[in-house]
Amino acid sequence: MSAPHTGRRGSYAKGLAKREEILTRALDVISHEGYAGASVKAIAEAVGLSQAGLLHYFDSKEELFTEVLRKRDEVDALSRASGPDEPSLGRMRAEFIALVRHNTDVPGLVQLFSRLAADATDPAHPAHEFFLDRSARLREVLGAAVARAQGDGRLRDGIEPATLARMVQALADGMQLQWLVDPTVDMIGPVEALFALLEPPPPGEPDADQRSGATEA
Amino acid sequence: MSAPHTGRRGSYAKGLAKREEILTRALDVISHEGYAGASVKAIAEAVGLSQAGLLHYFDSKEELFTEVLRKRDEVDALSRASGPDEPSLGRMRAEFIALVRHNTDVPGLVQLFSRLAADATDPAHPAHEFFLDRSARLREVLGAAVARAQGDGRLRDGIEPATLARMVQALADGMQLQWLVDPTVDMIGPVEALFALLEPPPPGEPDADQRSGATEA
DNA sequence: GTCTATACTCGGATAGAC
DNA sequence: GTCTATCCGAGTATAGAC
Repeated sequence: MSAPHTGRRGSYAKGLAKREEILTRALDVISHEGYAGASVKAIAEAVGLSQAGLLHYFDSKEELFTEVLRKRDEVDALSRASGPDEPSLGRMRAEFIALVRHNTDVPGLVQLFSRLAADATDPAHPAHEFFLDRSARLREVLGAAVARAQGDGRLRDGIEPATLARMVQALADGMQLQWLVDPTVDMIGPVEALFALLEPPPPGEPDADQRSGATEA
Repeated sequence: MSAPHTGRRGSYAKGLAKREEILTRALDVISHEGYAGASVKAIAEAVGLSQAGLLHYFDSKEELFTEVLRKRDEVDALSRASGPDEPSLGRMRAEFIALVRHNTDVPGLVQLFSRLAADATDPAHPAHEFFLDRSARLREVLGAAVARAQGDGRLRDGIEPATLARMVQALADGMQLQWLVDPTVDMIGPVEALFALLEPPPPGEPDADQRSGATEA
């Protein structure tokens, strides 16, 4: 109970630095070599420590993995403060898609995320707050951009921004699952399709005629 | 290796019957009393057996839980053959929504599903095939209904039926996660919103005017 | 302050008695 | 067919070497 653990305390920088080093390394390993129900021991070895040695820096397996995900967000700068405070929907859309595309390269991380997200569903789970906060933040940014776009008429009207934000998030999470089960599926198409669906109808031309040949019924 | 296990073999009906009884009971318990990282032992007790006694009927914990989910599908008749072979999209939509609504009453099952789905993402997981099949089946039915509806002009055009099917499924799965994390969220709204988005634009009247007051930017 | 060794606990799996 | 007993592996806690 006196160790650097949470990073909140003590630790004359060495501890913190080491912790960061571990996280970076773990992130790297999981990203590239995958996460197959990775045990603490497996990560410890990949990082060059014993199991107990690794756990010296983290309270538990759950905390470790949560911090790995937090580190990932940091790196990906999902909650990136870069650019304007209130990015346009177009920009959000582009960034969101880019992120989904990027995830394609790090299946291990995506799996870790999905697994932990499902487990952290339980309010007693140490990562519960993390996911609660993280997803609320995402929806906030998304929702705000949507509201502004609706105000400008750049976005189909009649759906609550908050609902829309949930939809985008849910769709992306769901597509991750589908992609993990079968890596040949395209995570991006459906996400882009949703955004496309949201574009306002061109205000004058009914678009009920560009019928594709996709229907064979 | 000689037990009734998979139901494929042996089992002078007693074994099978008992197995079904166990599944029904387990389904009931998980549905109503929830699934909090339920152990085999917990289920065994709920069913009135010892841990080993329960495992006599199933190869492993994973197999047990997979079968519980299979039983659930059976009961919910998700892949219900009732009614016409090729239900209309409207009917599919109504049934789908009803199912989502029903899930609201069985959080334990939803959690079990979400957890196992994430775990079964790994090709080596015993439930991998189950989820692969199950979700392919759902998308098939959904996709077919979509294709027919598009053919009739009852559905917005320009999206592949297969893509649309994935979207609906992903959205629903993602909303389950959001609802599990925070049971006050509405799983249904976003799903209905997606279906609404798919309705074809009224062919003549541009609908860019029913602006709501939801935007404060 | 950092880490290894070790020991404890718990859940799932398996063998064998009844 | 069901139990008891046992095993095993993973996660966790602690003592103490360095």
